[in-house]
Amino acid sequence: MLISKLVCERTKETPADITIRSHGYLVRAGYIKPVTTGIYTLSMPAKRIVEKIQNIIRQEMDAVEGQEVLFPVTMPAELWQESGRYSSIGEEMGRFKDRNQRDMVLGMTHEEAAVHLARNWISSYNQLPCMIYQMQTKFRDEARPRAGLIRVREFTMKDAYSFHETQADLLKYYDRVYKAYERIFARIGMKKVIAVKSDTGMMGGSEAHEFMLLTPIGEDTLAICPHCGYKANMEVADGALDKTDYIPCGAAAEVYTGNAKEIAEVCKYLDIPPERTIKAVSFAIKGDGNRGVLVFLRGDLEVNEAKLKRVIKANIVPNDLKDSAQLVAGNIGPAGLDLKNTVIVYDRSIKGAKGMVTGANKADYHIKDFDVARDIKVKEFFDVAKVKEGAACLKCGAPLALENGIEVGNIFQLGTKYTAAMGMSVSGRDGKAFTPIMGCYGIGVGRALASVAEELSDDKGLVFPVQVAPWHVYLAALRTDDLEVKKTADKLYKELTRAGVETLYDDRPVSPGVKFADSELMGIPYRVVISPRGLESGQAEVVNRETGGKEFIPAGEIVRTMKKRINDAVKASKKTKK
RNA sequence: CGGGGCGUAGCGCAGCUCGGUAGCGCGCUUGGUUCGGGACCAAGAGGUCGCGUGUUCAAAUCACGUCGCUCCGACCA
Repeated sequence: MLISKLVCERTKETPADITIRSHGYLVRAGYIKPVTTGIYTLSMPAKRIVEKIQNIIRQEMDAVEGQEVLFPVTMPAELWQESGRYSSIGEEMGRFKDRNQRDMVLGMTHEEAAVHLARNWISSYNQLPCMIYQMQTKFRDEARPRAGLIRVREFTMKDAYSFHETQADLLKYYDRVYKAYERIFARIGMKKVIAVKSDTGMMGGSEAHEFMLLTPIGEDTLAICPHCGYKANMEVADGALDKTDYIPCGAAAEVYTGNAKEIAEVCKYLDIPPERTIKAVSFAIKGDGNRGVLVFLRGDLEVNEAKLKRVIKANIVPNDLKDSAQLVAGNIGPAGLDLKNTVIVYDRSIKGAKGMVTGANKADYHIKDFDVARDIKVKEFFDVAKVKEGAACLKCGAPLALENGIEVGNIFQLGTKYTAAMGMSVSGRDGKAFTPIMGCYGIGVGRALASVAEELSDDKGLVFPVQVAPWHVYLAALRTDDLEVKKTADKLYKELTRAGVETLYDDRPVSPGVKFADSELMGIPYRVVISPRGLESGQAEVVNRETGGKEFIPAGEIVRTMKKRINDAVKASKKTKK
C-alpha cells in the first residue's frame, strides 16, 4: 500500500475528549473515526488488524470443532418473544418495524438464532456435542458508550453456541473453549489476560468466566488472590469478613446525633469507627416504583448490587425514599420497622453484631448499644456486600487484591434456558426426547483491538505485534527526489510485497521526521529506511518498533531478512505456553 | 435517566463577559529553498459560527427552545 493514497489522516494533536492513551493513538493514527456516539468507521489499517484477529479466533474455534455460520442481523420479534427476552431486555436492543408494520429486532446476541437453527436440524444425540459460531456486527444501544472502542454501540463480535447431551459433556467442552480462549488472547499478543469467575447476568445459566485484560483503565474490578489463584469479578467475589470482637453491651438507647446522617458524619459525631455501625441502603425494584428494597449492612461496607439482585431475584434502581413515612433518610435503622412494600435484606456482616450504632427511624437520633440478635428478628442473613481490598480469601486465607480489567471475552454455561424456552428437543440414547444443554462463548473483536493497543503502546504511539499488525514493514524512502533512492525503494516495495511481506510504502516527499513519527504512531513492527546516506554503502536501516533496536542490512538482503523475521515472529506467536 | 462541560475551516483552539470587517496553529494547494527526527519563505483555497425562534439599526456574541458531542453517575449479554 502506498501511504500517499491511504485514506487515513494522521494528526499531531490529540482530540480533546480522549480519556485513554490507546484511544488517542487510534484516532491520531487515523485508524478509527467516530461517526456518532459509540459508532466508528474503521479505516483500512484497523480493518486489516481486525481481520487478523478474526483469523486467529477462527483458527482456534475451528480447532475445537466449531462450525462457522452467519446469523442474520435483523430478526423478527417473535423469535425473541419465544425466549422471553423481547420484553426482558430494555432499550439496549434496537427495534424497528418493517414495511408491513411487523416488529423486528437488531441482533445484540444470537442465542435465539442459534436455537432456531439447531432445533430443526439437530434431531439426535448422535449429532452432539456440536458448536456453531459466527463473527458479525452487533448493535447494542448502550446507555453510555465510552473510551473509544472499549465500549461502543456497534461492534464486531465472535459469538459461539454449543449444544450438549449432559452437563458433564458441557463441562468438558467448556474447559476446551476456556483453553482455546487462553491461546487466542496470547496469540493476539495480550500478555496480562486472566480468566475470572463472573456473573451470569441476563444470559442466565449457571457458571461463567470472563477473560480480563488487567489494566488500570479497565471498567471492571476483580478480586484476585495472589496466593491460591482465586480470581473473580467483583460482582460475584466472595471474601471472608474481617473478625470483629463484639463487646457485650447494655440495653439499646437513643442518642442525639443532630444533622449527622452519613456514616462518616455519625462516626465523627460519636467518635466511633464505621465497623461499629449498621447502615441502610435503599433501592427500588426496577419497573415497579412502589416496591422498595432496604439493605442493612455494616457501616464500612458497600452494597454489591449484582449480589443483591441475585438474592431478591429482581432488577433494582437507586431509590430516593420519598414514598415511605417510616423511613427518615440518614436515620434509618432495623428496629421496629413494619414495611409493607419493602423487602428487607440483612447482610451477613451484621450477624451477631452488638454494641452497634444504627438509625432510630426518627430525625436527629440514632440508636446505640444495638444488638442484632437481641433487638430484631432476622430469618436469614445474605452476602450482599462488596469484598474489601485485603479481605481474607475464602480458599486460603491470604489477603485479596483488587485490580481493574477490560473484559475481552466471556464464556457461559447456559443450561437449558433457551433450548427449553424455545422448545428444542432431541432424541436420546434411550429413544426418549431430551432438552439439550447449551454453552455460549463471546469475544469482542474491536475491543480486542483496543485492548492490545492499550497494553502495548508506548509514549510514541501504537505498537502492534507482527501477527496482528496492519502491515509488517513501513518502508520509508528518504529523499524521494533522489533518483537512486526512488528506484531502489520502488523496487524493494515490489519485491517485499511479492515475497508476502506486507509493506506500507511511504513514498511522500516529506521530511524524515514526519515519516519516522508516522511509522511509530501507526505501530508498524519494522521500519526499513532507504536513504542516500545508506545507499552510499549499499545498506538499508531496519528499526524494530517494539525494542527501538537499529541495524544496517545490505539492500540486497532486505527481502530475505524481513521475510524470515516475519515468518519467525508469526510462528513464535502460535506457540503459546500457558 | 440524573449532574457537569462543549458545539466557530479537515484537526486543535481563540473570539462571546462588554453586540459592529470571523481569527490563530496544524493540515491542504502552487512556486522556491531545504531535508536522517514532525523544515523555511512566498502566494492561495477552505467557515450556513450546530439548528430554530426572538431581542436589536446590527447577533458567533444576548434570551428562549432544540439537536448533537463529551465527562461523571445510573445502566451494561
